[in-house]
Amino acid sequence: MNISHLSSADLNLLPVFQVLLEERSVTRAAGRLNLTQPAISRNLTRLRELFNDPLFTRTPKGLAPTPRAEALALQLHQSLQDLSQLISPATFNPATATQNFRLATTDYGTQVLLPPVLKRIRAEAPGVNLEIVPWHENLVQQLDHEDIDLSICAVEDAPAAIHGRGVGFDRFICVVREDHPLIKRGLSLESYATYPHALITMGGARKGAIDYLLEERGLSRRIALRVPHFVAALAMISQTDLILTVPYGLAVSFAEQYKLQMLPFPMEQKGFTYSIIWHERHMKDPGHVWLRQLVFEELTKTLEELNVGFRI
DNA sequence: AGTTCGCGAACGGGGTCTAA
DNA sequence: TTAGACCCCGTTCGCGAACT
Repeated sequence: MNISHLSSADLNLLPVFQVLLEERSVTRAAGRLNLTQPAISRNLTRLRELFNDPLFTRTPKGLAPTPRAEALALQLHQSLQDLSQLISPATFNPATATQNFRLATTDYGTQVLLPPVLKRIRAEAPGVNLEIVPWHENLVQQLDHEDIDLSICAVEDAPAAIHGRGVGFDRFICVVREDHPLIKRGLSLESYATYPHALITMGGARKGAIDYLLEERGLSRRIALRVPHFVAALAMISQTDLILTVPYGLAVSFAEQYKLQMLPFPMEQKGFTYSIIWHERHMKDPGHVWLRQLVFEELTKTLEELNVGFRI
């Protein structure tokens, strides 16, 4: 029999067949299935047509299965279990999962925020594979076309098809090399605008959020260096007199390594929120739900620890 | 060209009644 | 106790029209 010839009605007959095999009585089977005896009788007729076999014969002790029905019994039990498993809600078991996840983030995210995430994934889900891809500014296109599971970034307005959850707060801070002249003189708004800057730019943008803040005050700054990586920018300015404005969490993580001095950002600022962002299509996927929760827990912890010592 | 909506026909699955 | 005849009701299917 080809399964494509089976209708949904035929599939409904299989549990009835199973109960008939167990009860050996149409009346008792009807009772168990909360149906009437004639209804089960008609189901049995259809089963007989379906399998082209009488399946049961009447005896003084009730219905006796035919050899064909006996042969079908074991197979039927297994098939019903498989079908039940097929239509049960999808689950995710980290211990046995072998799923691949793609995360988009910056080099800052990779070096500072992700290590605790990876540690937990290795411990809880050793079969899960993780791929980190560079984050870029066209978030929707990236989540859509590159099949990214999760993006870690700071975005103001996520589009409708994108879901996000805040994981922590940060604010801008300035960093300069450790013997920079501004350390003794102090960093004013005027000197901030006068000195040349380095700018971290992911998508080739000519200006950053800070340039718009300066414009509101009738000021501008000269961008002497554009770099697409956070940590590389820190390394590069450590040999120059450039000012670099970065998230506090990044500065505090690398200031010592690159011999950098932190200076207060010379303008009022609201700060910004880091979020984990994902596409709507992943919303209900149990594996994705597990990953989101794990990343959320680890990131909130890491960002809180980074900000505990906030000073300047 | 694809999608949505409304409508009638066909079908599925339940019931009761009753004969074997 | 089983199974056939008949009936009822809700769902599904197929089709054409309207709309995007």
